[in-house]
Amino acid sequence: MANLAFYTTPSIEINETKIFGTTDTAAHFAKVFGDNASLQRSLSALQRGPVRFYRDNVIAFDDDVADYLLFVVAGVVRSCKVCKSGTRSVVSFYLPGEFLGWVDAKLSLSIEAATDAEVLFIKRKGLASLASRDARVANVLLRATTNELARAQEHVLLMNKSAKCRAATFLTDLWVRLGKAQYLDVPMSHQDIADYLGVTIETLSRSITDLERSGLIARVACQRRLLLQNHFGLRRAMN
Amino acid sequence: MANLAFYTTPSIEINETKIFGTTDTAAHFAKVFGDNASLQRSLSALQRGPVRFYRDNVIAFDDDVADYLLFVVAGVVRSCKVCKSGTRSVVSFYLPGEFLGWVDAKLSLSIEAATDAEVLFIKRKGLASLASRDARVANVLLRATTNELARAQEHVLLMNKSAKCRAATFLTDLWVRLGKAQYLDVPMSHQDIADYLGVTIETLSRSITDLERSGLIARVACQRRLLLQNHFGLRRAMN
DNA sequence: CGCTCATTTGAGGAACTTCAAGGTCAGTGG
DNA sequence: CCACTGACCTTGAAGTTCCTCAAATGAGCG
Repeated sequence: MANLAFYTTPSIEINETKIFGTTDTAAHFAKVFGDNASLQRSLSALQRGPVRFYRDNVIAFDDDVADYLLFVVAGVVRSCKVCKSGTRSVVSFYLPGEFLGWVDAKLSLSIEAATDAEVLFIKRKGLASLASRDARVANVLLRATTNELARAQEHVLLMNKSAKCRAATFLTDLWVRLGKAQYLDVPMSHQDIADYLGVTIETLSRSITDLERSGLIARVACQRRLLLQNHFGLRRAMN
Repeated sequence: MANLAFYTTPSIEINETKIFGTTDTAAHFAKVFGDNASLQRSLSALQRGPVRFYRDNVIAFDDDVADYLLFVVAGVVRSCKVCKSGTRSVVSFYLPGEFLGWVDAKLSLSIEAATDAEVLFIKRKGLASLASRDARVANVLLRATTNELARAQEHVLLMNKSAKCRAATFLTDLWVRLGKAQYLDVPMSHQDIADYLGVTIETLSRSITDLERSGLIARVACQRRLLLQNHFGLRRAMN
């Protein structure tokens, strides 16, 4: 809880959003909850933020989010755990328009900004009571949890595959999740991806090089920009 | 859907439940939803079953459960996926008192009986409308999904550990989930456990032998019965 | 007893990690 | 403009863990 005093400090920072790109909170929110003015008003009464975080800053420990649900407005958020041996695992990435913070403190995951990011804090209790009055809200919340459950289960399945397959799957999924743009601009570091896929950065690098040599992807001038050239081949590599 | 015709065949089988052990549907249900008579009545109007399944029988493909949520009454249920290469992954085990079938058909998991099992089929729509009227029900459902999400995330974390650590964690978690009895009677096959942990049966066997040699666990006369001797040591092995 | 199925054990090979070094790129100061 | 720095990524060679294949052992059952 201690940390939340910091998060809820208000909106001085909100004017500096240029470096983070556009901050269309309302648009993202509408995409999720539908375009209903009174609903939007009820929701905005429950929310704090958006709060900005620089890359690698800790947004919360999941003990902290007992009272708050998080909603990503811009950037990428990761939830991860560093175990005693020092190895880090990234459990999940969250993109704009996604909720996080469902899970109670059991796992003691740390929620961090994987890129510069903007996050909305939503009072959990208020949202729950809103959901009990409005079936649409309840539906959105249930769908958000089951979607995340589906992703977590896919993640489990992915961990039983080879490194090359994991890389191919990750890149393809990310490309889809980011809207199937011409180029895939990977927003997070290779270290983050490696920790998500359960391999070392070296193995990840070798896997990507391997995919490139096979002509499935190509690196483009700009850093961290990829071109997925052979979708059929990629799908085959995903096995 | 085709398969459901079979599942919903009625209650001739219900009398044969002795070989499955006690079938206290109501008790399990009450444990989850609370001890409310009118609620129980509403719920029983929505359910079909309990339906019995023998070990390794397919209960449903997750396309089938679009309309039904499943509730385990007795035995152990597994959800798993066989990929083209022929390797199988067990995504999750479900014990009595647990719901499954939240996730839409995306992953095309197959839901199977890991032991002889009894399963209740609950009309999804009816449950949803019940939830929109009764906040308690909505709460139970949301909690069920977030609990499963937490387990899936722990599963992801587990896959980044060594084989020995995975085995130790699995056995300890199972022991807790089964109520911390004196002995741990492992209900599922080694093959199922191995596929859940993402290792081969050989590696699993070696890991268990290893734990035994270290004095952390002991095999007891009866097959598949274990004694967790050194909980402190186990916790250390879980890392 | 002899069958089947599940588990255990052993030896060799593949995939991934570790450790160490080299390369690339953006920002910084001369 | 150029060299320097630090963060990040790539590449290579040796070492570990786990997998694969094969065979042995053990448990349950007619």
